[in-house]
Amino acid sequence: MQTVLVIDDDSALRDTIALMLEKEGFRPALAADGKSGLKQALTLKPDLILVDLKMPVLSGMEVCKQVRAAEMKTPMIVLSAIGDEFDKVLLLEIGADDYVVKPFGTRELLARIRALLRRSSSEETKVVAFGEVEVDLTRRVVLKKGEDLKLTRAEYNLLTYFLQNPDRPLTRDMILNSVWGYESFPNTRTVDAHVVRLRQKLEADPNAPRHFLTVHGVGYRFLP
Amino acid sequence: MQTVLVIDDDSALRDTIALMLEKEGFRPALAADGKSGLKQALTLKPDLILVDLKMPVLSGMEVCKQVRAAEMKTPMIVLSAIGDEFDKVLLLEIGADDYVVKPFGTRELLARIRALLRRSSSEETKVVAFGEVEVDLTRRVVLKKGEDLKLTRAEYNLLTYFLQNPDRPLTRDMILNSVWGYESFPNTRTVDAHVVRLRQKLEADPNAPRHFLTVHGVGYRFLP
DNA sequence: CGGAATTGTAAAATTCTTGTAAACAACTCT
DNA sequence: AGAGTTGTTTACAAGAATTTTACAATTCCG
Repeated sequence: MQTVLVIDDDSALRDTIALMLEKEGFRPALAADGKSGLKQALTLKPDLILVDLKMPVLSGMEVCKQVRAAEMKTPMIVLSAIGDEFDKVLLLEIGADDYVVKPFGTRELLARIRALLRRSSSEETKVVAFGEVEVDLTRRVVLKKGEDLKLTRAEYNLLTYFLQNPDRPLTRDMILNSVWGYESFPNTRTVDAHVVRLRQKLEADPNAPRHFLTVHGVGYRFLP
Repeated sequence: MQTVLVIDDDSALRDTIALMLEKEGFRPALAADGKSGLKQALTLKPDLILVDLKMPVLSGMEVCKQVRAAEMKTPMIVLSAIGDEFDKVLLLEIGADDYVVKPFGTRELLARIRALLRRSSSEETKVVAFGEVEVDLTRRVVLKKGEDLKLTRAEYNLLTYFLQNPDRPLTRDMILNSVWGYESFPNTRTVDAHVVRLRQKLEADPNAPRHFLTVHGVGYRFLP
């Protein structure tokens, strides 16, 4: 579950937002002023920060600045009242990612939150490569020589397990437990069958595997 | 030209506003009570709605609520008389975007209208397209080959979820949680049923889907 | 080298998953 | 209340994936 830190001195608004967040599956964290908000931002490491622009002690602007000064990349949305004068450009320059003008609909705020979370999370696309194969873990796509390769669920799961445990011998039982789980008890030969198919699909020469090696009497070993 | 729907039981005020709107280059649409106003809001799909708070039959509050319940994001400004008691937070919570207290100058109202239109158009007018389909997120309108397509609420919600998460496998559980929310627990097969309908309505060839793909053993993937 | 154990592999057998229509339930609007 | 929508569940056929099986090929080690 993702944590959203709400920093606002208006307790009514704070609670409204918190309620909405909870209802939508987020974990809200609340702070009534900039100072404590900043402290929570640094210790709690929330997934997103909502911060009011006008606050006593430490303004939203200051909070943004300091969060960024701490090398945190947490996405931040600034809330500003309709009368507030504020410079969008400056706001974004110091590190805010978006701003919403009060009064706003909760629906809009939520949309912004979701959009921002998606934007900042999708930036970390993990792509692992070995031989002539590329594996995109976020998109669950496997490419061989740039060509889209179709893997079944079991094949894909087995592949990711190998990727996570490179260069070490893995017994069939270990593989079964990790990939198939403790609930199902297939024959250990099942593993072999799937390894064969992975080799056929991913190896340049399936008859002389260079990545999915067998360790005779033990199991298999993956070599990137 | 942008259409502004004015819902107010005071005919004098209605006409004044209509006149002003016309002069300023908007197309006014008028409704004398909440019920007919709501109907017009849903059928006419105006660019902005001005709605009086106190009205016979259906209050402005109710109108706001129902417009939002229909998943329309049309910006709404609530007009309230100076004596009216009203809860700002509640108002905004149910979906209003701004409010103006009567008596107000036409100049002020116009400024609010412009500001709101600017805000919601510059940041929310998103038309996403894929294949021969266009989706206008602000108006909640879906076109296929330029023709208006009728999607039910669930269908539309599912579609927007897909649009927001392109090119990545989405499990039925993820879809249920995001589109249906945590409160309802429909069968996961419900997702399939709706995907089928989306394919039937949106795919050029529903039997060979090119956008709503199934990822066997995992779920679905939307490809723009 | 020879034989037992282990592994590779295709194909059969089985189990799962999905598409789809139709029944059913819930909700809206009149 | 009832007609019409919309949403959900169910049932079953079709298809895909997984597991098992059988046998060939390979490896190991005395």
